[in-house]
Amino acid sequence: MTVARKEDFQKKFRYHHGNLRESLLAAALDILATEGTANLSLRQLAKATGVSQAAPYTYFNDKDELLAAVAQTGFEQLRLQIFENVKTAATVQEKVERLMASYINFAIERRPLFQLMFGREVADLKKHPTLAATHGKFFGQISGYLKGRREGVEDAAFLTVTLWGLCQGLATLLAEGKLKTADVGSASVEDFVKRTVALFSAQLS
Amino acid sequence: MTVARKEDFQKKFRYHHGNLRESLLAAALDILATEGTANLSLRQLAKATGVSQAAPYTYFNDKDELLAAVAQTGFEQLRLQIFENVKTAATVQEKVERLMASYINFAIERRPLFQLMFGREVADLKKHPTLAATHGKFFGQISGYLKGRREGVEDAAFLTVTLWGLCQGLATLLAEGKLKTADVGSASVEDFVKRTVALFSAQLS
DNA sequence: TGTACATCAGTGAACGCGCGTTCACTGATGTAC
DNA sequence: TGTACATCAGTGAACGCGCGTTCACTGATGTAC
Repeated sequence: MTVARKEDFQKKFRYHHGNLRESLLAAALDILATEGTANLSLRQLAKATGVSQAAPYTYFNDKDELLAAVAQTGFEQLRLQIFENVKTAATVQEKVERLMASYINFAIERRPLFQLMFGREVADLKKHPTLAATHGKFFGQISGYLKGRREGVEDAAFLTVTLWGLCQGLATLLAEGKLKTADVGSASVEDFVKRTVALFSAQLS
Repeated sequence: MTVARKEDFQKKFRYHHGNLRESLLAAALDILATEGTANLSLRQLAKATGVSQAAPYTYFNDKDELLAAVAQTGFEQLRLQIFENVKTAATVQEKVERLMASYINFAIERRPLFQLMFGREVADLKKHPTLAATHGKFFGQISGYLKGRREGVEDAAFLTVTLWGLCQGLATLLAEGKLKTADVGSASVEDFVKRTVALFSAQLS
């Protein structure tokens, strides 16, 4: 067998995948995007990755650990997405607007992943230190953006929590289809968020 | 032992249960309260009700239909609970405070049921007309309470949605343990909500 | 009033399914000499 | 440099489990006569 043919052979039937951990996570995100949480099983994942059903156990001790890694990837992606949107904002108010729009759009566009991240699927955060760390980094960053200018530490924290709650709630309601932006005459999530944040402008500027 | 389960026990040796539909729903609420969504299977339900595993099919065509009935019961209970709390409120602001506190406490105390009601478990609202009707009645009633006094229909609707989003988000974050009232120096959900609603007092009075 | 009978709520065994996980194994790869 | 060998990523068959659902049936009940 020539070198070229050998490479072909190896590519097609290669025994070692070479990048299985990342491929599994990518496949998981893909399944979440196209089929939803109910179909996210280790077996489907292995199948989608073209690998035997026991292979994932090389990288994850159990399913929970894999789900934690998926959630972690989600938090990291959302954090970066928010950062990209927020970094060019000039004012606190604009930061808050862009943050909320990113957060809500993520929930709508990637609903099953969002649910995995914010729901109860992954059992215990303490069992997954790297997830917990990513989680902490994420919430730390959004807290930073959300912080208003009011005097007093407690008030700032309170406003942060209010905005975060609002953000989470609108994301949930819009993602679950309980609410549509058109219901209140908004053309887009961005418009909708701008009007919402305007209610708080006194506290933000 | 809950009332429902005690009744089941007493009727254990009767061939005809007599009240199976209601007992199944009660058992479902009980399982949700004690074990969570993952354990809510038709088989567990039948077992808890002291009946064969095929018996539920006398009253429900499939699992989805049963879950819809459970969700419906949840909406009805929450609606009544809110009504009880709100009916003695004097001002719009007080109404909103009590509504939000009821909603949030329900989410915290009965998290799995809340998730069933607001999540994606029950496939399609259109398939379950009585659930859809109860659902509509529920949201109609809370919209009524939430309506602010601002001029203009659109503004009122917008404020309603904002408060609803806030309510849903705080409920979710508190129920999922992402947030604690003590984090912002509030002793209880009621305190917390009062401070939150105060941010909107200009729009409500 | 007692009896025959229709109705139907509930039984119990069985079905096939997809799941998470295990385990002895095998084939590919890197490295020491 | 070529070769022997240790390492370990991935295999494939099997396990037991709980699930939703089906189906022929049986026992209790109400009612017509």
